[in-house]
Amino acid sequence: MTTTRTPRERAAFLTDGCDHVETLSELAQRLETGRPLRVYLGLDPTSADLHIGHAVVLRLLQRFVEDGHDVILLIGDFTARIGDPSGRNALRPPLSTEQIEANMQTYAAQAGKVLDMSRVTLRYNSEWLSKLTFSDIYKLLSQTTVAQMLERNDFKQRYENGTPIALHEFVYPVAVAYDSVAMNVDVELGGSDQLFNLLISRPYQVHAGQLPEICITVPLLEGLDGEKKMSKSLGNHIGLTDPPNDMFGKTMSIPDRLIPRYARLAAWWPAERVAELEAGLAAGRVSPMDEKKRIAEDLVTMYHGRDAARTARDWFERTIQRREIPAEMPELPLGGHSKVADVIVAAKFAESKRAAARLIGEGAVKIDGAVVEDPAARWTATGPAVLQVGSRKFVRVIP
RNA sequence: GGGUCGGUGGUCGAGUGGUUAAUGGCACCGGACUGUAAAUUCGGCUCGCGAAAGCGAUACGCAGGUUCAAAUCCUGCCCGGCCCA
Repeated sequence: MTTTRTPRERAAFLTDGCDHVETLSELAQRLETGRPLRVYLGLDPTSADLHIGHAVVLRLLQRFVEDGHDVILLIGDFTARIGDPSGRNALRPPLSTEQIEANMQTYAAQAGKVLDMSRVTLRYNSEWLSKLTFSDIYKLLSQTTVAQMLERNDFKQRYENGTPIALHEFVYPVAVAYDSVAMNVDVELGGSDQLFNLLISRPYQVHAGQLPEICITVPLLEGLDGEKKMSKSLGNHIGLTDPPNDMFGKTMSIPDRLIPRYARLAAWWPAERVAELEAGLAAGRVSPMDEKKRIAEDLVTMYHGRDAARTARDWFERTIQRREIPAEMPELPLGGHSKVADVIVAAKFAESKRAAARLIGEGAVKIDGAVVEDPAARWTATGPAVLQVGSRKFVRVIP
């Protein structure tokens, strides 16, 4: 714990780079008491994989760990079972218990890539939510009005557009608010899209005779498309468990205007360095591609280590930029297939034989560097041969 | 509960009895180009069999029906929006 800084300075340090803090002075006051604060982040186990967008808030949580606070990672197993409002304006189906269990298994491990899990308490909100009686829930619901709910942008838009809003979706923010009450927390973190959900915890805590939590939100990282927020279901994400080459390549694919954003939120460059980068880009002093490579390399280093990052960079430069055939690639036994299209399907480079035949017709398929032209071509190589589909899918086929 | 409109391919959205897997946008895949997996541009985008021309199967909420022929008409059911209660 830092003792040389004033509470105000500590509060500013802890919330550096955050979107919204409700409120900074409360945080400073709370820090002034000298006791470790109880800080939590809620995650819904709705998908099995965390991505680098999640890492932004996990990193903030880690900052609180390092500052000596009681940090809780709350898995929303109960809320996930009920179903919740999703930012995609669609009703998200409730998950089965098995799915949730499976997802939760991988969560802690993946969060551990950013968070020091040995200093984090893992909790599940079924612990208290499943014990509430119907009359408890009635009392909780009476504390919030429909008008307040409709203030939330997502609900407002959906109501105006005539998109259905199920009643249970109104209950979801209340359930999340109750999490804060049940754990009597001092600080709650979330993405900026969660601000509403975080804020309504405060009156609930006051009502329960607690101090209202300080709500801190972090910027949402845009996905690879540069348009929507990063999300696995949109397929525009970089997973924390993605292999090095994928991480590197995906980072290279972001639109140029996202470079500073990724430098800051994905590669965690300090604010000054990002400012410098922005100035350099604007003035045309630095090459966007080189900067992307730096960001990509830093990112891969974070999750796979320096060597893997270097290898990934090398792979990208050879295979993608210079279109060379990579030195290493998976091997696939020919397994009695006689047509090239069948081998493509066996290598999982196409979903069906028709799709494979189309790829050949498009000139996308090469064997040992030579384009295959006939969609019905037979596999004629007698020794190991490199099958390439598109510019980055390779497999060594062993007869 | 009553009225009314609607449920189309990964998604949005045309299409209202007849060469046809179904216009188009987006997404996705591929070619060219490029510092780039960006932008642009061109092409592809249900599955199986066949060397190929082709043949066959499945598809417009679900189940039946009418018809030589239905995503398109009829009946029932399921689901949803809006208005009224």
